[in-house]
Amino acid sequence: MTTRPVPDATVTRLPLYLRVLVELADQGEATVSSDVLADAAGVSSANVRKDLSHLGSYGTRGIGYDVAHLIHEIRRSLGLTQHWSILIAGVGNLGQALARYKGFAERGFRVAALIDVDPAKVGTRIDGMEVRHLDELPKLVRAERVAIGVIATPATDAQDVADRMVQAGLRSILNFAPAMLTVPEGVTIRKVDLAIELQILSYYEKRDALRELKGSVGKPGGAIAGS
Amino acid sequence: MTTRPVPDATVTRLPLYLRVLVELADQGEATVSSDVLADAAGVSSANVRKDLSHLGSYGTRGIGYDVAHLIHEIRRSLGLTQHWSILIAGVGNLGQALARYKGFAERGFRVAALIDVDPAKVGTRIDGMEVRHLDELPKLVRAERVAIGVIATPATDAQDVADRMVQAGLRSILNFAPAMLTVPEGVTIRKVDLAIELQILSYYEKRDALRELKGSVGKPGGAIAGS
DNA sequence: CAATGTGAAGACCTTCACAGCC
DNA sequence: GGCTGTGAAGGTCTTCACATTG
Repeated sequence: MTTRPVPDATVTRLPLYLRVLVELADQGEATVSSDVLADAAGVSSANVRKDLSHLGSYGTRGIGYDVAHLIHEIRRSLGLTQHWSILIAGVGNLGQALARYKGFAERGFRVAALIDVDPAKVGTRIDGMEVRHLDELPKLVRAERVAIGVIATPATDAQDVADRMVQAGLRSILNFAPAMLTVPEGVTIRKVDLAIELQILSYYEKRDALRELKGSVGKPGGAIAGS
Repeated sequence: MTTRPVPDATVTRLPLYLRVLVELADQGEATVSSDVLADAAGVSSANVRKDLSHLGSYGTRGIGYDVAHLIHEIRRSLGLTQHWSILIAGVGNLGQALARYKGFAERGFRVAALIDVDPAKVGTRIDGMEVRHLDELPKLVRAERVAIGVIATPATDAQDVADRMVQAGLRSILNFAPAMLTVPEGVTIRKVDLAIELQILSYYEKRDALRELKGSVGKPGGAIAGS
């Protein structure tokens, strides 16, 4: 049995479905239709069906999808049957907030290590975890079996940290620093840039303000799914 | 002169170009080619040229783009010629980090108000700014001319806060809560879900681990642009 | 009958390739 | 010669619409 490749666009929505499904399961729902799931996730029902069809045929015509089963299949597909350990580099404002964020543990991600270069920070504890020096990164990755690196450093340090992470064997990096990172083939990077999100909103805010002024109608311009 | 509609995909990249261009300007570069800009932003040069062509013809054949002029045009297109005031709802871990984040001010976004419902937090100061009660939201939006609302509350409170923001006249919302929000037509929402980003990485991490195991080559699977 | 699964059509975006211009 | 701007081609994703099935 070969795992068919799941389209990237689908991969970004699976976690969304998963969250909705877990909520439904908590509410005691046994099955769910693509219509209901679509509404709750903010996409079209055809899109839901197409997405889920990439995982296999787990629905029942006339009934819908078995909630528990679908949760299992999505978890499996996303690789969430195992827990992952993450390492956070940079414990400034954002890094500290991430280190304390409870949402990670709830979804199976363990913050296994915190690192920084600032002597004033190294050795302190955040949420019970000691901040270690950047130089210990390789040792920590090995000892804690870290799989994902999170970069929350200033932009100027981001590339160096990324290089060290790759060097230490990490192949998945989540970058919060406002900098473009270069990594070798085979390393996956995702980035979240907070200021860029605001700049994108600025565009639509300005556009809508103009439209209102002119009284023109244009295209809907409704809610835009982020991320 | 009608402002031609800029494709959504282009809008998400303009802030990226802007950041690179500002760096180039700081380094004293007067002009830049689509090739150089593309490399620095991590996209193809054809993509850069197509994107910029949506703003107008600001390049010079044989030379490239004038850095200062392009910065100006992108700022104008994104609505960044004016400064925007934002309001942050929820001053837990993440909200506090956002409140203190210097990157916003650098790009023209002023944190104008902080609100929460927790009596232990209301009245305290974060980075010199007093935390106000949620009930004061409409007053604050008016007084501070807030244009963008940022939701950093627990998921359970997010929809209520969004409703109040819309009620108070906000039409642009950045949502960090892991919840799907419903808003009326004409309100733009972007969302950033930190745990979802990790789950997406998990998929590729698992896929690549499998590939390595099997020794198959498949498709490149290189760096994936986030956001 | 209700709801999935899916070809086909359509929308959107990216890449190609080169004419046009400095 | 170098680099932009852009039609055309190619790819990916979404929506449509309906045959299929429990």
